[in-house]
Amino acid sequence: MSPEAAEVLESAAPAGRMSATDRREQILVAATAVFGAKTYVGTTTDEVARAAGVSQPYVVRLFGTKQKLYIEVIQRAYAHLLDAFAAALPGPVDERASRLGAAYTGLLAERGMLPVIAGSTQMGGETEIGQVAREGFSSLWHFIRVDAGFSADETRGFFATGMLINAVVGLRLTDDYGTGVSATEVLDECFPDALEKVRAFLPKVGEPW
Amino acid sequence: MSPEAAEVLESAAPAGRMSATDRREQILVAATAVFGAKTYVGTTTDEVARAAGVSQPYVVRLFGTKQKLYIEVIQRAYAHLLDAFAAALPGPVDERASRLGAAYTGLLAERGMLPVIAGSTQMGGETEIGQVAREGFSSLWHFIRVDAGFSADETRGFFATGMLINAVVGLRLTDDYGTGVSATEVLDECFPDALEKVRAFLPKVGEPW
DNA sequence: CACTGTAGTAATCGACTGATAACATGTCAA
DNA sequence: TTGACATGTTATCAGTCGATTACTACAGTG
Repeated sequence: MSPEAAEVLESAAPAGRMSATDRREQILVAATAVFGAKTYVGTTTDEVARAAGVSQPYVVRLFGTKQKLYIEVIQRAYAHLLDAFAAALPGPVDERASRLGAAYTGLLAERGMLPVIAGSTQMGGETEIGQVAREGFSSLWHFIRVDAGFSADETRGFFATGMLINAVVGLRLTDDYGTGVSATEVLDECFPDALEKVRAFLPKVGEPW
Repeated sequence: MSPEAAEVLESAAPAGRMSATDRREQILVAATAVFGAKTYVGTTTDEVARAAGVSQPYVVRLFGTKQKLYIEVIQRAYAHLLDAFAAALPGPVDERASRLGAAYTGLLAERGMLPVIAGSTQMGGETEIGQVAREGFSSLWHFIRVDAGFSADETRGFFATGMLINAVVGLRLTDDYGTGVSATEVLDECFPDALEKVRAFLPKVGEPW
């Protein structure tokens, strides 16, 4: 019934020859899942390759280095999030914040996307990767502040909530829902609308993404 | 004047023979700095050993495995933070939130402490480490909610702000202060009181902790 | 002083990982 | 058909890392 944990990361990969452009995108999807599940250093290029259904050297050759692959993964994740925000912008102004929030939790549907973004916020010490992460974060901030028209404090609150969601997801607090008091409260009282979404998409402890 | 970047991680280590208890604590301090700077998987036991001024096998023997060492580092970090919160509790009730917030940013003075806590919130997928991280987070939540008497929503806001600080620190956004619009705003308008502290203690991009 | 436990190191190993080189196969235009 | 380029693999390597083993040195006690 439930798929074997070890096989969750493996995507369908019967595809034969493919255009380099399509293959790149396929690898980026797989890489997002794996990097999100195992962090940057914790991920091997071979795991990404097998998740994408290609050989390890081919992944390296297509992207140059593991670091360059990761940078593309980050940039793609921030770009997707910006797209989701942009799509959630039109509509009643008084519901704008909740629509944008839903756009964020909606990223949970794309495997690895949210943990990749969360992980990127801890890579500021890396010279090249950190630069990309700061640019991504700043682009989000600019969108919420300028395009969405939030005040400085509203923007702060919006991002703060997002970072708390990152922690809740990263900690797998959903596993303690109903048993742990803190977990139940943080999920139940603080994310009533996101709760369903989060619990539905979140993997259990020990399970890969 | 300023110490060489490569030597920042190296602590004074002229000490000769030492009691195992003292040596453990010394290694935990060093390990907190290194784990905080390079993440769990990104850190080698040899780096921890050299930062503590002992040999690599000795670190492994004292703590059993790298994972057990990391678990002790996390537990120690959460315990220290709880202590800091407890110390900040007494005083005027209307300034309680800002005192507790200052207690959090005060952790920046202990090298690696804050990034270790931030990093632990992304380790929920690891069976054993995740358990420890969830327990640590829950203990903090319980303290703020119960001992400090915050409402559910106040607690949520307090933790959300903390997670945003983690991101700001992890991204090294301070490096863009004055040049990047987003960075300047998030620091200047949103953390006016913490700004000094953060900028004073934060390493620059590329520098280890 | 000898004995015993504790603190500590040097040497080394097996497993892993990112990257490279060499080779193979498929596609398509002329 | 054939040449030429793009897609892809197998084999392999050099470096790294956590852990184990075996050994050394010191301190306190009777």
